[in-house]
Amino acid sequence: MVKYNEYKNLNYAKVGEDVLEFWKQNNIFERSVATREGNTPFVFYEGPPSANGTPGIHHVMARAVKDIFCRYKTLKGFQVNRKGGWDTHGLPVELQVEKELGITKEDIGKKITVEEYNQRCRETVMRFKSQWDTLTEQMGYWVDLNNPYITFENEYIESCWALLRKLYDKGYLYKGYTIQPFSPAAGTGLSSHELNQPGCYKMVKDTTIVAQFEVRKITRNMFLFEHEEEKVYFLAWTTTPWTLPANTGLAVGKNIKYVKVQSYNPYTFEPISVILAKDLVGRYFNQKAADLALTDYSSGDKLIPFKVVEEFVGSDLAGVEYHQLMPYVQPEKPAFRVIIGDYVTTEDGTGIVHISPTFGADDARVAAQNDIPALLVMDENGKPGPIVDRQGRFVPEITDFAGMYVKNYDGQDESAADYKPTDVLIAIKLKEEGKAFKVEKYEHTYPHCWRTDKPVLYYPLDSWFIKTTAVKDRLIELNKTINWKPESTGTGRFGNWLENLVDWNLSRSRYWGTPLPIWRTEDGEEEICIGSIAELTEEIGRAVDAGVMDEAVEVKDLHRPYVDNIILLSKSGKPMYREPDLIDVWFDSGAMPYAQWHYPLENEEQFQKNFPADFIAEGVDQTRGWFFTLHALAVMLEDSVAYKNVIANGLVLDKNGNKMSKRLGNAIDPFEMIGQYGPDAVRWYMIANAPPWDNLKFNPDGVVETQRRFFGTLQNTYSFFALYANLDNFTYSEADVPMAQRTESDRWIISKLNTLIQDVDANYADYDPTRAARAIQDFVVDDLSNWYVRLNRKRFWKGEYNTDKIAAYQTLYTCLEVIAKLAAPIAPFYTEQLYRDLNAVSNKHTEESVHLAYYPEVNHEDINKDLEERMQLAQTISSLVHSLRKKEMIKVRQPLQRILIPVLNDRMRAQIDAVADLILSEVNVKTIEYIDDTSGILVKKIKPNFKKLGQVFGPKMKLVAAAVQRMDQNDIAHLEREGGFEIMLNEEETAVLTPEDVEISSEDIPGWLVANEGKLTVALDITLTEELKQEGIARDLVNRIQNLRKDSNLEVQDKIHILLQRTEPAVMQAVENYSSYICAETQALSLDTVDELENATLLDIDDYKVYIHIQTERSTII
RNA sequence: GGGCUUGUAGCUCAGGUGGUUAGAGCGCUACACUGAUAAUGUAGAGGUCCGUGGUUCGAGUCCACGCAGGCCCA
Repeated sequence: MVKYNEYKNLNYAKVGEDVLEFWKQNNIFERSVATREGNTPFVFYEGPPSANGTPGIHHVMARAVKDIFCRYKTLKGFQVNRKGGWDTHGLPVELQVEKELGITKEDIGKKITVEEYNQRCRETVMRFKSQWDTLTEQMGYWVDLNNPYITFENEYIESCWALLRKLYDKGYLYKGYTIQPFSPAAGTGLSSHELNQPGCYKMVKDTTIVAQFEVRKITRNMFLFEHEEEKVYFLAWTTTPWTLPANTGLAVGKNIKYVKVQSYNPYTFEPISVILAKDLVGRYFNQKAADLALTDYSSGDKLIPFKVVEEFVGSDLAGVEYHQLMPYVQPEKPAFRVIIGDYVTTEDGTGIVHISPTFGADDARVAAQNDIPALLVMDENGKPGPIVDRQGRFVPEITDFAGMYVKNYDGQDESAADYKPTDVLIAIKLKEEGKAFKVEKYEHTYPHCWRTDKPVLYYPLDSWFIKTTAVKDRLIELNKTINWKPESTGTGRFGNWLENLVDWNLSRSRYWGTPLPIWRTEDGEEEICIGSIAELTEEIGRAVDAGVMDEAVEVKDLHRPYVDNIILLSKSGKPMYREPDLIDVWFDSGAMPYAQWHYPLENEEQFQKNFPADFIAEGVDQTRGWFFTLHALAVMLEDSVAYKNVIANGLVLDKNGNKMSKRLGNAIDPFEMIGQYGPDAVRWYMIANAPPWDNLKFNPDGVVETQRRFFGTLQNTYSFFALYANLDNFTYSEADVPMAQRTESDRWIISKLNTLIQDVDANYADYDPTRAARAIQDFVVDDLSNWYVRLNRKRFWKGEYNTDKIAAYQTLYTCLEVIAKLAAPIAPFYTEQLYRDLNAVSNKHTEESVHLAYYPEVNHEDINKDLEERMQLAQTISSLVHSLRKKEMIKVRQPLQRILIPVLNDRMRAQIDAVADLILSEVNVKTIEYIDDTSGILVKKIKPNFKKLGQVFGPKMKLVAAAVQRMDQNDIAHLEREGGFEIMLNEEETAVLTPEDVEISSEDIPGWLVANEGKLTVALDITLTEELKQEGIARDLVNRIQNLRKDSNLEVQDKIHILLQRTEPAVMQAVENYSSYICAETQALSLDTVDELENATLLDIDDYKVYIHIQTERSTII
């Protein structure tokens, strides 16, 4: 005979391990896909993680979300292929390798060959793969790890090339030159994606300078010298003093008001006139000095007098020329003019902005618009470049500062007493020259390189771009068809980003990544974009034939340095060299819908079947990363979305809402969590606690609570079922007991269950796992365990194995089995065990795993809202009676005669009547009596239905409410009897109310102990008759005997004999009258009373003392 | 500075389209129940629903402006 498994002290981590083993042994994952062969596919894309770091708890969150919907769709019969993937290229790997080898980017190709270096990257990037695989497995994330796509593989790269070629052919690929964030420490430009990395913008304290730009005293500018000044200066503020030698212009706001102020330089004490925004005068001149005369000043005075002498608007100043501030290098064209800049504000600084076109994106733009040149120097090859080299050092032409790092890139000790940043040295020089008006420390956010932690420079770089702006409208249009969870991320964050789209900067000057497949002649006149290995091989053949390449090489690896060694032949017969850049790694991952199948080079059908994705899910930080690159490529290549539904999940923070970091030590180890609480509790907690798109404050205490409250309760319910089902040999072999023959509570829980099936399905379908989890949890804890099982316990352990008992078993079995299926996507391990434990005995399902089974069907005819409503009434009434008992200190064991319930109408009476038995047994009362209108003691209360009346009466609502309050019992009766009642709003107006316009409820019953909630009122009769008292004693006695049984470790089915000493008459009377009841409850074969009892146990029942002795058939105990 | 987002009990969170006693779980306190027992029930304490204005007969809910936190970007 197969039994339901019974567990003592279930270890949830162990459940995880056992179930995992079962899955492996029986290929359940593979079969969950195979058994759906031929069904509608549900396409899921795995956003590839990088395995060069260890996984964290937030990965459990992200992957649980992915897993839930794939499992759910599988339950619904869809075939869900999930190809795993690895993101393997990019800067993080390179920097890690550099660190381990103790080299810098400059050493690559010198101390180590590019070949060796890349080999090292290839090995390093998969270093933590096994940890990732372990986590994936242990947390129950089902994804195909055996055939993943790997972005460094040749075929993958070849696909990327083919895609780039398509873009190239469409004219979307071009070479440009822009000011970009550049990290001298890492030796690379940074993409906007990289600058988006959390933590890049950091508070730093920089030396800032308000510099004085001296106006040229020429005819054109004489309007600025009308107060007989010797020197007039523009004041411009910069937080990057190192850019001052590259200044070629000043920008003012067209409509901003400026003033000329006469004062003194605070460092040299020279008399000067300065121009700055009118609104900002107060920031640079102390108002206390406003009344001082200029002539009162003597050198070194703290309070510097000033005088506003003239006012201009920005457009007046445009075109004014000034002397170069730091004349190390001369520009090619006329420069040093004031221009109009659309981005100038008076928020901070002076309202005049210093422009260095080589070191600022805005600067470059407005300078180009106004024909202001950049300040350039020639490098050793005669190519023009900025005055700071790619290591971040001033070039030799900047004599005073030649070779100095503009920021601390050489690791100087900043805490050293004599440490002076270059910015400070520049400030000192300008002070000495009388060109600094104010020098101060300023704290602001500044972008930092996300790996080296060093400040970024804005720097001119050659770059290849994808012209995403060409398809901007289409990107926006198609984005509107994507179902974003939450919606705001799609419309707001992502939508706004698309509205302000700039071209995608593709270039990276690094080593480990997908090389740009473009070869160019040295003069840049001719170029070719290679789209496949075959094409490259063919071109190599041509090049070898023509003699530009020495010998044909076989194309084995598309990485550097191999592709760099290939020289191709242009149409006109010139050699072409590969453009040295690599492409942005985000292109790699954005290309996964195509490249995972080696499309477009092969597998057309495979690709078409799996594009676009039905569903993807990643962190919200991917909005401008993967979410964007997927979308951009799909729109440009296929004129389609790449995904139809997307969940952008939030961050996992520590319990205090702080970011987790290994450095701070508040990071939570996912392996530890799973090892301690099992994978299900961790998953359930994360999903049920907050919607995935909200940030999750991860508190391990919450996992404990989830385990206890949800899993503990569910397991308790199962244990209860298993215990008795095993005793009764219930195997679900009987035909289903028709609903009509089941009890009210059976039909109620089945009704609730079917409602649950419906609700949970809707929530999953709406990509809202949190609501699904909460609905399941509420059902299990409140409805199933705390109400159904509690109410029906006796049916399981008492009486014959008859239809009623079978109905109870079937009902509870069904609930458990359905819960296993509904919860399976979120808690795949425990539900697997539950399902299998049930099915092992019943064999109701041929599927041996819950994940091979199908989502339960809703039986609409079993849903009965009337029934659900009256059970709610039963619960509320029981709760009210309990609270009344509590108030009167009458324990539940003491039976009471009756409760009184005022009923307002026949329906209410019928509803309560149907559940009367439940209520009576739950609260241990003999009868329910109803009080209705005919009783003459019912007092009613009336309240306006604000929602309904408000719509009708609007502003007169206050009058209506007052009129309703004035209605007395007769008025209410009239309203109910006649179906209408006329109220006076004021002296003129009247209105007619119908019963629907008001809410009538019962009030207190005079002279009774009552409690009420909402419309319900309950009164309790607390009169104790002799008979009730005796029954109370009998129940107490049963209770004490049961405790004795338990204390003696008797089995449930063990029979006993009871001996009582004849003492208290009241007790004896109760024993006599309730002897059969006592025997039945306590499994006693006999109950005898004697005069004297040896070895008796003393029981205290209220004020009575009872001596008792029980013995089993086996032996005498106690 | 901009975009998005959050703010409800000590903690974690619910509170369609505005409707008159703002809820749950945990925690705390007290009591009860007991053949599910390392469970359960009942009650109590605990709220200026972040603030200020506004719209409305009526605002936790809608609007505006702030404040505080978060994310992303300048």
